[in-house]
Amino acid sequence: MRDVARRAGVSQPLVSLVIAENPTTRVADATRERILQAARELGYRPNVVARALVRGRSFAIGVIIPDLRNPFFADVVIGAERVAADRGYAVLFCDAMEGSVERHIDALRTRQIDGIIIDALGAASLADGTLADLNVVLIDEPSAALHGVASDAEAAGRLAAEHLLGLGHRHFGFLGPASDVWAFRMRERGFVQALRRAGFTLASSDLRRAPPTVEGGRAAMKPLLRRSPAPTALFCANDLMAIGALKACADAGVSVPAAMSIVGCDDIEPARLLTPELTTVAVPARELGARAARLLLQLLDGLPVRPAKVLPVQLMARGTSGPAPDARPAAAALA
Amino acid sequence: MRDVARRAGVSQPLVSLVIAENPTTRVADATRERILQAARELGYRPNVVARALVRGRSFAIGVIIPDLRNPFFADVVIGAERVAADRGYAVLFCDAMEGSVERHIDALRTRQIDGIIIDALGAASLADGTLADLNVVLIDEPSAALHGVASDAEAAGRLAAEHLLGLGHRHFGFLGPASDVWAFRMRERGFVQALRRAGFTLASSDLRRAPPTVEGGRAAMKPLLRRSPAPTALFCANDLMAIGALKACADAGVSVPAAMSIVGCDDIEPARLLTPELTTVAVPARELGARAARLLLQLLDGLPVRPAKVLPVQLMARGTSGPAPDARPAAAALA
DNA sequence: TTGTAAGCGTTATCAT
DNA sequence: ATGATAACGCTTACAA
Repeated sequence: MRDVARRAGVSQPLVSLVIAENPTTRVADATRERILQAARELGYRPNVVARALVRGRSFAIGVIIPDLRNPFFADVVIGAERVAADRGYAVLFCDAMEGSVERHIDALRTRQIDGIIIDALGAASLADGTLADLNVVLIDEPSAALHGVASDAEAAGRLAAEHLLGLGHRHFGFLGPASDVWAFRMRERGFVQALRRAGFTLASSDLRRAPPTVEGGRAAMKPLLRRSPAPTALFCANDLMAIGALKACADAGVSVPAAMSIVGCDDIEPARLLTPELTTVAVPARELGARAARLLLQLLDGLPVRPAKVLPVQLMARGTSGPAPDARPAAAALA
Repeated sequence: MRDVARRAGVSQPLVSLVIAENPTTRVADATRERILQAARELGYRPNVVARALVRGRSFAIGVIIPDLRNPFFADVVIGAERVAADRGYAVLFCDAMEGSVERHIDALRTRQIDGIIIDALGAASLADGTLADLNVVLIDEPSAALHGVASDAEAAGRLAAEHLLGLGHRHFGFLGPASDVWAFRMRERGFVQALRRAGFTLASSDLRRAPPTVEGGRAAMKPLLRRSPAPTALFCANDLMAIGALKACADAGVSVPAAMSIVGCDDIEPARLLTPELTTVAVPARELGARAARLLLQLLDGLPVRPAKVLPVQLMARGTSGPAPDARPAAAALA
């Protein structure tokens, strides 16, 4: 910057004024041109680190997710990154796979990060003060104290239930993780409550806990298939588990959807690649990420933020759900 | 830091010495203890930004990949992030989906990034000087000028060819992108050359170009199915395309592997979720990312780096490949 | 409209 | 072993 100043024959701070495009200060057009010209000639690039030091802001945000291998989170990250990059913010990516959320937050703090997006990590259960003085936007984890964006997780469960009820099913199962992640809990609740309203209850042994992964779903599904009467309709807390359940059915020779209907949640790409294609509830992952980023940047700019609206979810009826095997012929014919 | 110094009754630079754990300087044990104690009491956290400014290093690396939606790249990122986080480095994530590599590199430069990992982006074709004075590690893009780690892409193609030849196939197809990404080109070359050595050539119309995505594979496969004689064996530049090809076969009523054998490349998770499971060549994505990060950090530490060895790939014979339909009965029986 | 001076939180180089 | 002092590249009053 000093070199640019010298070349343009002005003082260094004046260059700063021009480069920073600070709208409040007025610089003579001729001077501005001269400075920009010099900067161009010298190939000058502002040093964001120095800027961060003096402004106390790093123009970087952190994104913490549980597991990038889940395409859902990959989409969240993509959505956030696009928005951030557009606005000149860098995205520090943190995969908390090893349950190292606190450590990651610590590291981000140290880097004077301007804000953090946290998805599906049970932020409520973080050690007290972990998030203190931090600009945080939670995804799918409504909180009284913190900002956030969320999908309509309860509706996801309800839609799944209504879909399966409509197909004539009367014996249901649910697969979900034991975690305290809001979205998972709400999906479960929406499912269970919609069933209850329709007069069905879920025996606790028809509700199985396992990690929200393909392997988890597969393992949890096995005992369910041995129950008698076995459920004929299954809702899973996410698509990965649903895919695992589908695998378990294939292993056990249970045909889907003839003998077992399966509904997932998220609508990740692999859901459409299976045969049959997975019936699921679409959750707008990319949009969640993008909105979270926009909200966070608004916060950083000190702009007033209106509470984000809940993003709708949508049932995608595909190949893994069909009429209940014991449904009246009429119902079967309808489907 | 000043506060810590005051509390410990020492000068501020001395605190710096202790905090930075600089091994070359010796500080009295008592003083050190006093300083660490004061730091703890005050909840002092070093400011990485300030450190970056004065040291000219940001302790952050950039990771640029073409598309996080491809689980292969998600794995690369995970591998790199783990290593980086372990060593106190932050990972600035850049998804170059829109072909904005240069812009991303620019942004990283501005942040005094210490180094960059670039995967599958045809770094060779970047504008001159884009990478100048930058510590770069290329993944799957061997270069005389730059460091890199790579998988044995040519072997991937060869293994696919040998597998299909062994199954008695005699009419082959290939699906790949038109890009100049090294790994894709080498996979193709390995495939074509192995076939040639066995006395088979690939008609140019049996070699189709499309984006390396599921949709790309699906679209490219369609015309191939209409050829007569249609190939009975197909190798795809990556799993996504192979999955698309599989879809196209399903759409067209071509049974896999009875009428068509398909081999992918990468071994991403969805490959094992399909029915039938995808035969593919496993490429160690996570390990590539991890090694790239380790190599980059070595570079940054000024350590001598030995040229990275090429990571082996492995054929995963699964359900989408089988004996050629016109193979001798004996061969069919063997399978 | 422009220049001067101070300072952001560190590290590094010297004396002491 | 410890302490002054000067950077690092930039922003931001305030003075001219």
